[in-house]
Amino acid sequence: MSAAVDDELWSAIGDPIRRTMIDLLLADGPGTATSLSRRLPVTRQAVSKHLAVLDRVGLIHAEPAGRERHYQVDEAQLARAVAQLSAVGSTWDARLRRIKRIAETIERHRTTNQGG
Amino acid sequence: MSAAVDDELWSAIGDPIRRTMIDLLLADGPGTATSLSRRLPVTRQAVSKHLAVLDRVGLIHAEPAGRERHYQVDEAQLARAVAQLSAVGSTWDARLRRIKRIAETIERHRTTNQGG
DNA sequence: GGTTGAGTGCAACCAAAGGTTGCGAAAGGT
DNA sequence: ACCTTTCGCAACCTTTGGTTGCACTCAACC
Repeated sequence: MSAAVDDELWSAIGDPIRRTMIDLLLADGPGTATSLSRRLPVTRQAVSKHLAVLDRVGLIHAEPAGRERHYQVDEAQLARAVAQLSAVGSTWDARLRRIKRIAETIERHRTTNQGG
Repeated sequence: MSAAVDDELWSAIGDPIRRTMIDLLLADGPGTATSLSRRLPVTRQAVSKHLAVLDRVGLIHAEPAGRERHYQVDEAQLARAVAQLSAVGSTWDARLRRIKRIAETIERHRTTNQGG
C-alpha cells in the first residue's frame, strides 16, 4: 500500500517546516529561500536544504531568475501527496469504525446473555 | 492553524515505521514490541523506541500483562490525528483548486484579448 | 523449587537529518 | 566602480532512528 516513492513523499510533507513552506508557497505564490526564511523560524540555509528535499521529490520546482531562484509548487505532485494523506486517513478511519462496531456488538451480546 | 500539540501528532505519524505500526495494531489488534518487530524491518529495540514516541503523544497506550506489555491504539487520539491529516489535505486541495481556477481565468482573458 | 527461555528495559555506540555559523561568489542597484 | 542582496558550499553541532550487548523479570517446565 505504501511503496518507496510514496514514503519519500510522506517524509517530505512529514516535516512541519516543509509543510509550512508548502503552505506559504501555495498562499503567496512563488518564493525564494530568502523570502521564505523571513517568514519561518529557521535560517535561510535550513530553508534552502528543505527546498532541496522538496525539489528532489518533485513537490516543487525552481526557476532561476537573475540572482534569485523562484520556487513554486508542482500542482500535480502535491495532488498526489494529498491523495496519499486522504488514503491513509480513510484507511485508519475505516478500521476505527470497524473496531467500534465490533466492540458494540460484543457489548450487546454480553448484556443480552448475562443481563448485567 | 498548526499548534505545538498538533505538530507532535504529525511528527509521530510522519515516520513510515510508526505509521506501519499503527496499521498493524489496527489490523491485528493489540501487540507487543516483540510481536511488532517480527513484522517490521527493524529490531525490537527500535520498535520499542517508536512505541515510546507513540505512547508519549497518546496515540497508543500500554497494558502490562505478566512479562509482556500489550500496546493498543487510542481510538480517540488517532481520530484526532486523522482529522489533522484531512484538514491539511483539504486545505491544500482547496488552494490547488483556487490556483487552477485563477490560471484558467487568466488563460481565458489572454485568448480573448490577443486571440492566440 | 531451580533452571531455562521469552520478553523487556537500559546503555553505549553509529549514521543520517535538521539546524547553525562563516565564507566566497554571482548578480543588481547606486 | 562600489555596495548590497542573494545564493551555494563547507564545517560543525544536536537530535533522531537504528544497532548491538547486557542485565532483569516473569512464566513455564522438569
